[in-house]
Amino acid sequence: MRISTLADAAQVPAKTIRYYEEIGLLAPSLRTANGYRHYQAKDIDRLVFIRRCRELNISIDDIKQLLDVQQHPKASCAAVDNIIAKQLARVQQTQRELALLENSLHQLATSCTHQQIEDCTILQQLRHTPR
Amino acid sequence: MRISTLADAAQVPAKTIRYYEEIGLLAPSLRTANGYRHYQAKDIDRLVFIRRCRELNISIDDIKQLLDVQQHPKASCAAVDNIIAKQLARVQQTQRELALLENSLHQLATSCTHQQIEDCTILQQLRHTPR
DNA sequence: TCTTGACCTTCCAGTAACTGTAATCTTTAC
DNA sequence: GTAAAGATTACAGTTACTGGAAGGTCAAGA
Repeated sequence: MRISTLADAAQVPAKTIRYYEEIGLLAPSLRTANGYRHYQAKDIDRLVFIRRCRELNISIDDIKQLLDVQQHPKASCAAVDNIIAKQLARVQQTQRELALLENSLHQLATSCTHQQIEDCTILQQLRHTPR
Repeated sequence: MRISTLADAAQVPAKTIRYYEEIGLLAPSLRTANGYRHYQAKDIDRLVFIRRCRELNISIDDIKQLLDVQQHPKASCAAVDNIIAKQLARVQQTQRELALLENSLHQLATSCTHQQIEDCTILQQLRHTPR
């Protein structure tokens, strides 16, 4: 199949597929005589795997590792566990930070009594709130 | 004062100060005869304001607006309210997305029974979980 | 046969907000 | 005198793409 067919099948833009090839996340594809990329069914699987990982915000580098370890079926899956655990920890850390952010923003937003700029409590707090 | 003094006072790296000047968030500073940047006390205030905004994840473009509107003390502060409200909405949206992410990752993480790669339930789910 | 349109190709640039590094001055302290 | 600290600019790198330009290929229709 050609790149647009793969793109539809895996739900990944053709542009992104070329990019994945360029950075080595996908092996260089076969080419037909005219230079067009040519793919097989298994390429869909690999790309769907990648898309699912990206939907979980897993970095390209970590995805490379997840793909690599699958070359060794008898190895321990500790590396996989680690990557997922690391990702989960990152997400949770971000959640904590966002909760603090939300608090601050909410406080700012509700402080406003809709005056003119010189009386704006939002701006005052942005200027003077201690760290 | 020189750039490193300003950097210490405002708690913003000197490198970042130069960057802010380059992108027009800060006006080009005065220069002494040797070409060194030269700052005054009010530059600290402005930079602290910027830092506080960045700590709230407010974009550079929005910060530019927040600085601009302060040139018109008698104007309505609706624009300020809007920027903060928009930012709050963004943070809340991200929080919702992260909550979904966390769910999925947690499910993956706890599914793992620490087998070898070929039996790894994490990899299986990444391959076969429906959208 | 010609052309039109849909694909495909590569390459370069842009996104957000910095940060790192190199090469080169100036100033300051000993 | 010299060495360290601190300043300057310019360019590259970060993350994961995305947009766009210039041009080649191919099948269908007039």
